[in-house]
Amino acid sequence: MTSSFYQGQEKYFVSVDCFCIGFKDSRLYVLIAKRKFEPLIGEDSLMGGFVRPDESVDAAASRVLSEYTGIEDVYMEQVGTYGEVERDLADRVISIAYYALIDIESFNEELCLVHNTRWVEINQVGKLVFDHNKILKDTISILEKRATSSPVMFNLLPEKFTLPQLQSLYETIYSTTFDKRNFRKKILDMNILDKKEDKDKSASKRGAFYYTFDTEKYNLFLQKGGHFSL
Amino acid sequence: MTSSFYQGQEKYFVSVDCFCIGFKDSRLYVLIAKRKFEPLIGEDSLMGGFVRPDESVDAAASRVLSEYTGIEDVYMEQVGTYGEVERDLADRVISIAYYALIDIESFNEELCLVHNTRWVEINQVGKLVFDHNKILKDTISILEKRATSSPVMFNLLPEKFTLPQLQSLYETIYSTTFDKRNFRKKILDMNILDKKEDKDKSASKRGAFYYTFDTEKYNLFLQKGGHFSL
DNA sequence: GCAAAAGTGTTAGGTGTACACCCATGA
DNA sequence: TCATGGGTGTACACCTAACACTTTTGC
Repeated sequence: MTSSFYQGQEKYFVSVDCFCIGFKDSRLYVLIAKRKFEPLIGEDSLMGGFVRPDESVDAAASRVLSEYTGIEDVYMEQVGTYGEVERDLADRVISIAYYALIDIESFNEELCLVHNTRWVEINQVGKLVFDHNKILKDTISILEKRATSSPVMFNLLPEKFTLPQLQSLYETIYSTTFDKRNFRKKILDMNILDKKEDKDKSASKRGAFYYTFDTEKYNLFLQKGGHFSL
Repeated sequence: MTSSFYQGQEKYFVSVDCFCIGFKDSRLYVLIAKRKFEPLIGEDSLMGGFVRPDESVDAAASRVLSEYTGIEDVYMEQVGTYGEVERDLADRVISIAYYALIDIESFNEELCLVHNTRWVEINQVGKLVFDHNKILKDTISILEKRATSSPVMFNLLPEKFTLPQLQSLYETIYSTTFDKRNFRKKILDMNILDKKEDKDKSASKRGAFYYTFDTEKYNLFLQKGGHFSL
């Protein structure tokens, strides 16, 4: 029996903790949950759960996200593993943290009631349990780095979005403002977006053209030696 | 007893796997080990070990590195966590991967004999056990990203290094060549190095001035809004 | 004295940045 | 018709990239 090779080694609880990030009204929000079990039941925390024997760690993260939000198939990325001996009050738990980027518009607010979660502006998050505040800090830091060099942030927008929306997103992430013309030139020159024929008229009377992100074009852009940066 | 909260949850073996990277003769090398225990004992693999109850995961990585190389206090960074159900042959093991950057000159080659390790050029590594080849691939990818935006690669050089050495290092990492004058201007303009008065005469008759990386100056540079890039 | 690597400035072209006006539309 | 946000082009400053010769010294 091969499984005896590692006998004598200790085993540990392994959990996943998940940040769900959304963008609305020029603000970044994170979905905060009330802890579902002891210790510290009812306190603010990330969405978390234990890894099950029949699923990979990545799969566990997807499952936990789905359990708390009903959302499937979203962009997720590992932030890191948190393994201090005493990080959990009750017992030693090694936790792998993830963040998920979702289109907040397609998120059903009623699910917040069901799962006891709420959206909190990312810079206004209060005390969370254990080391979750540190995880949040690390996540924001990674997010900012990713934003500069890869188009993952598009996951925060609906599939069809407008350039003013996109600009607003990046202005929020970088806490700055951009010149409209320069921003448009930069993004359009990459030739990774498709312009649609219809407009979004929710924000102005004239309406702004919709665009979609074109993965094929983006791959071409990379092959030609292009580097995404905004 | 608080530790009963999580009863009913599964526990897992948790290991750390560590890449040790060095730079010599214009080449990047990685320290490959012979696996010390079954299954696949004697096969090529990363330096690995199980996390112990009394140490954090990060501490386990440092310990494993030290056990295999005798080196303490080096730069280490988490690559990611590998948690596929069947990734290990014998039993489910969740592994957190790290890379370490060391000054290969200060590494005692005799330790390779003791611990059954050897330096392999990073692009010539053969088949490793389990998913270690994937871990290597991910590590190289992270390394390249880090190199562009932070001065961590200085850890691959001795404390006192020359500009030709530094240039050679970056040329190797990026698989390219730089113009000497442009490279010097760029790095010196950041004002993050200290020029020493003595020279390294091992590579030329004239000798090249030694420099050291100045952490204080680098912090100042960052505070002034500077962004490291080479 | 010569081979071999270290060190040094200038210029042209491209990239990023600043900037102001017209357009389309619903109310 | 007017208020609101969407859309467009140019000029200048800065930065990047290309380029060649002199210096030092051990042999």
